[in-house]
Amino acid sequence: MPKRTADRAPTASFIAQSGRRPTSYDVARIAGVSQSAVSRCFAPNASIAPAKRELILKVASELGYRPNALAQALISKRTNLVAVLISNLTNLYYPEVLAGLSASLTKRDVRVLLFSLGAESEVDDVIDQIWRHSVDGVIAAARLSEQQLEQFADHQIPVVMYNRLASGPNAASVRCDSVGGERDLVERLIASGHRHFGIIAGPEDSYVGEERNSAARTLLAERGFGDVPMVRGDFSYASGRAGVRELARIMPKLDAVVCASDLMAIGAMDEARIELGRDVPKDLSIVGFDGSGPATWESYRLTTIRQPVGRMTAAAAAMLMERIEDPASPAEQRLFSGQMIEGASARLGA
Amino acid sequence: MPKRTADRAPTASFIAQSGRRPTSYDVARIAGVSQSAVSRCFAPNASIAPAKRELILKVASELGYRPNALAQALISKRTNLVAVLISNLTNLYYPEVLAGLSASLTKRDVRVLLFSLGAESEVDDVIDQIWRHSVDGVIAAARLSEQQLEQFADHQIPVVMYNRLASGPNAASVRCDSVGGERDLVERLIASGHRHFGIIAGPEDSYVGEERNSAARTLLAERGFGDVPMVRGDFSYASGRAGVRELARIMPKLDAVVCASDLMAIGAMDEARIELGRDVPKDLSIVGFDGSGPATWESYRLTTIRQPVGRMTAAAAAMLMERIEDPASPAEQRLFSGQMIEGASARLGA
DNA sequence: TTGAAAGCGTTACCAG
DNA sequence: CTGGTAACGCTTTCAA
Repeated sequence: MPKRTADRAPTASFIAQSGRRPTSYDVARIAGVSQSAVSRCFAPNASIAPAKRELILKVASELGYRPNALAQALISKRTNLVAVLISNLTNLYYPEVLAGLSASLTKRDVRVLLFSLGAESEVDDVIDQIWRHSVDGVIAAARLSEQQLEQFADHQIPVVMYNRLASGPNAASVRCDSVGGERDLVERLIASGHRHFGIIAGPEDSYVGEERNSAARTLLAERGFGDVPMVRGDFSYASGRAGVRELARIMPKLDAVVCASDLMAIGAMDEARIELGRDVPKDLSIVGFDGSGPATWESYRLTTIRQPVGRMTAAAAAMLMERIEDPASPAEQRLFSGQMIEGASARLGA
Repeated sequence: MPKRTADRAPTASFIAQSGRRPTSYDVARIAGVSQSAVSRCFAPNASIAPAKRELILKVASELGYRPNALAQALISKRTNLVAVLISNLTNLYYPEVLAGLSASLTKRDVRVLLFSLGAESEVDDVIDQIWRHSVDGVIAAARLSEQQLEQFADHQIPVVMYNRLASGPNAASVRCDSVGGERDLVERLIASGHRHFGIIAGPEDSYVGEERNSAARTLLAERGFGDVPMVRGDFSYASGRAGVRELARIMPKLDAVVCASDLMAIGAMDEARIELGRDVPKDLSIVGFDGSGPATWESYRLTTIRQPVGRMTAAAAAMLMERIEDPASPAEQRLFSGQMIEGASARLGA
């Protein structure tokens, strides 16, 4: 409902005169109908005479009337609000996720209540706020404890986990297949003749980090590479740099580095090329994970797994909305395959 | 209010028994007091006997009672909700802004209603939603027309513009000094002997883009560089690449490129080095603007202006809250100086 | 300090 | 199809 100047003036004058925003009673009074009639005009499929409907909408528009979402929510038990929990907004990869979620939810006429979890912010406080605001559902791209998830269940708030698996049977989730992706990557490296692997893992408490890490280690072990050195980073550029430096120090013959994220891989590439004087990929291959924007930049052309973020966020929104409409619907776990980007940061054979 | 298992069980059992969330009446009934008393317990400075207060809080905690924010807002005319409008979340620089705003607002016990403006989304729809949800205020890091701003004024919703100036006298704003920053940058380039400038500007409809662009052109003109070639990009990496290619084509002696954003500068660096075979900064200097994360990566070490995002977002939140508390307070325009990062993408003299 | 009662602006359920 | 009336869960007078 775009407003043109033509129907803005009355709004302004109504507010100027009364000092408050018009209610359905104001509309009803001026249109000479009951308040119920006004309410029905804005309901999806209410029964109302076309002529009356026309009149009411005209008056409403002249007054600049909009139903008050608070009052609607209070009585109808539906806020059309979804809480999005996201840790580490500065992560390079999350902005894309957030934009995707926002777009998908907006399309379904749902608003996003954003909770960006900094290191210091208490998740429990956030849950408290979510509860107070009666959101219809939650999408969590952040670490949630068993107990915290249980609280959502207690409160009957549907939750969809993004890129993490909840242990409970109740939590739905949308994930990118870390295991498959990481295996593709490592398999190619092995097939291309790499023999001296190092791993730059994420922090221990990261779900995706550990998943990718263990997938890589498992496959390497299967292929006879038993004790692959690993250092831990925190998904940051700096930790990627530090990681490869450490790996190179303890492994003189290092020829392949598997990083748990693009950003760490990028850091590793910079450090390897600029500080360690290594040629990437000629004498050192480096692979990442995510397929974030900078991975495609010419200076890096990272060999990585691209997550289908658009489809994943759309799926997360769809799943959540379904569970909101029908709380009895079963919690589904959707797993998307990532796409391998060959890039040029790893020496790959045919 | 972190919840321990000890006080979660009762919550669950209450909900299980009654099937609904506890209200202040439930607490009142069980505690044997009036509903008003319960309400007062959760009000900032209400008068209530300490003993009674103790009792009520105990019962409330056992029931897992939380005041319903919707009902509170409906009556008190305060939602503690702020709408954040942001265009182009994928912008590399906005995530930091969003994280900063979120942190600053959360600290003040205000929640963020996020509106991410994609190309297709209608701003007017967003304004409609904002109005329906009775947010207390708006922070806008997006393009808003005169009329749109007027609507906020009509609705008595305070707005703080982020990095853009509103023409009306009513809109407060927080900005980074593009003019000063850009002048510093260009001044240094001139002083260091650059003579053949090119500009990669932002899109015409970008406020900051035009500000930076005209600042650069003005200073260059003042210094006798009359007709500096300019190409327009869209702040993307790809457009930075295309931009420098075009500039190099029309200016064989090009020795300095002024870009309206870091991302375009990074694209320009990659193109110049990799495709055009230029040595940056030895035979071509490239400068950006923003001071976003990737600008500091070793492969780029961009010469740029770093915006004090943390202070800016804190200021935006503070200004908005002040205008919410006291609608009569004057609209302030705060201008922050950026900090020049010398980097290594430009050949700078002492 | 306390409790009763009147809203806040809607939707939902009634008779008519 | 229509209008009256009862919620929704809270804050806020106002008397006691």
